[in-house]
Amino acid sequence: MNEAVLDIDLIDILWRQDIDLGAGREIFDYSHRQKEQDVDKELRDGAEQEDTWPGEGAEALARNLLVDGETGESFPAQVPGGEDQTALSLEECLRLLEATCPFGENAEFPADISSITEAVPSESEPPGLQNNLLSPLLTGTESPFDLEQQWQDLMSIMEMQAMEVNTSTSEILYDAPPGDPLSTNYSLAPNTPINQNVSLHQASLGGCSQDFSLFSPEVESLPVAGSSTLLPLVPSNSTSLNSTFGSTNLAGLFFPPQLNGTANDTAGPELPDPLGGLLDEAMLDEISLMDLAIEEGFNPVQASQLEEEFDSDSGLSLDSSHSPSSLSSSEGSSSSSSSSSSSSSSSSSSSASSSASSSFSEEGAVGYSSDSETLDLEEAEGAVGYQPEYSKFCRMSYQDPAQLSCLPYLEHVGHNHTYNMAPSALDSADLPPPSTLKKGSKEKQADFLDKQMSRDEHRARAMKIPFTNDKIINLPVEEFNELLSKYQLSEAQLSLIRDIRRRGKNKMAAQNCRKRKLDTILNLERDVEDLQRDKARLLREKVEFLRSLRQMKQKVQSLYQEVFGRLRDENGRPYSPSQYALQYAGDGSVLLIPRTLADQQARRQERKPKDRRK
DNA sequence: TCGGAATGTCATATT
DNA sequence: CTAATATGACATTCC
Repeated sequence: MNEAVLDIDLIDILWRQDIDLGAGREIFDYSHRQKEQDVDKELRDGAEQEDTWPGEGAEALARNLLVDGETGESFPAQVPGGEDQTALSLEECLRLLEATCPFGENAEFPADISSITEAVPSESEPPGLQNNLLSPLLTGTESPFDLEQQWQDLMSIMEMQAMEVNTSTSEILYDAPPGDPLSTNYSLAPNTPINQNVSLHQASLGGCSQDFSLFSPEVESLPVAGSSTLLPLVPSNSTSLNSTFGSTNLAGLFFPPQLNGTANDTAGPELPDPLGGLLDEAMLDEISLMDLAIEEGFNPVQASQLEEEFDSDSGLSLDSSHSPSSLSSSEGSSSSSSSSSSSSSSSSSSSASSSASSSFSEEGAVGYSSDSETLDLEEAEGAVGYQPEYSKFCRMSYQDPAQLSCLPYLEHVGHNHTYNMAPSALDSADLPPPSTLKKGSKEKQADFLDKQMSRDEHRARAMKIPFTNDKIINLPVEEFNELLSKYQLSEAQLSLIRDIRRRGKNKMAAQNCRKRKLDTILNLERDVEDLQRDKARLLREKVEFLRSLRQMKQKVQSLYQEVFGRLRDENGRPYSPSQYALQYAGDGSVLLIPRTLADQQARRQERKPKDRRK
């Protein structure tokens, strides 16, 4: 067994260096141009995609598909070994990598790469054909169809987003390159979300054609050739990557670069790419989300804008929704359950509870003249007629004592509909000065008040009930009974009084109930807004993560190729990618292992996730 | 006069 | 069980 320890901290390099993707692209990318185009056409025809992507993205997709379909093809001739006649030491490789592949960009994404080559290329292929350096590492679960579907979905999502709108936030969300060809095809502004998404798509194409390989199955199929040599590379402290990629197989990260070159190479069975799968799910999720958004007429971008607008109080809205303030007065006993919000009308009444109301009613009674029994009918009418409005107003405002001052002018309130007016509204209403009103003709006022009397008040007057409806309604049971005992009332009168009390209480209850209902609706609306904001944010984040993940994959791929291409055996010859693969061990070391081994491990790892899902 | 919104009432459930 | 409340459904009132 050839066990060579490579003193390379792959992860470390990954993190510290940023690979020049452009170069990588150049290296791997030129191969399938021709075929890609053909495939692209086929793809679009078959899939009936929206408007097709004229750009490279389509090509890339096509490439992937093409590869799948055509198995067993010879690999591109671009094997690193062939070009590099001189064997480089590992140290040299490292230096080179460091110099050329800074990985700083994605620092925000902790990477977790447990294994580079756990995913194994398919066994079926003849070793000879597989010159692709990356191929061994490539493992893709996705079938061509899946890929296509994914991209279609993704594109549709982007399209939807673009349609939905606009603007500034979109830029933030997805920074699309200005001259994005795709965007032009869509006739969209460069910065529209769609562009952004497109850019994502395109990034894989333009910036790095390999990118596409992330989702491409072609990656996998590599024959295992042979030897069981195990060449351990030097372990390094590359824990950082692990976090990001978790236990994913690095192999999955690498796609068949243009290196494969000659077109359509691969044919073997396709192994799943862990990351690819991840992306798949993510994209599917996104799609579903977008579907929801569409159904709801929800515009993520708008939502994000809302978010900005409401950010300051978003928390409040949710939390405050549980504040009992608005409904407290009548719900004194049950306020805890109230979900009323701090809506406009609520505050004034918050502090006034039933106790306040009772005291208030007492006041009203005083004004009305407590010894009502002595009043003549006319006086009683006036008093009674007036009181009701007074009490109504009190109820309306939840008996907030602060509103007492307004009572005299209630006549101007028109009709009972003023119930629900917020106290502030009443205050602000241009009511003529009290004095002038009061000094107006009493008769007119009496008529007016008479008209404003409720049915129960009329009934009470007709029955000559000796006290105000307000008292009847608002007095506590004890006082109420006490009051009744003071008078000699007929059965009819008693019955009426009880009805008045019942109806009066129910009237207030109905008002409160309606107010509660309104508050509930408002709160729900607020909740919906909050959720929409959250949803938009999550979508943005998801897009960001996907983009970053893609970049990471690109970088890892480039690194892998760099490292592998510079490895030399005892004789100073490069290792064959068809026979060896790099594997990142759990302890941070990077091993050069035979493909057969890598395949086995890849299969093993593949099963695990599946089992878990079940 | 019609329709809708705001209220009031009733019956009934819940507290 | 009674009283108070809450709430759905229907009625009334007003614009």
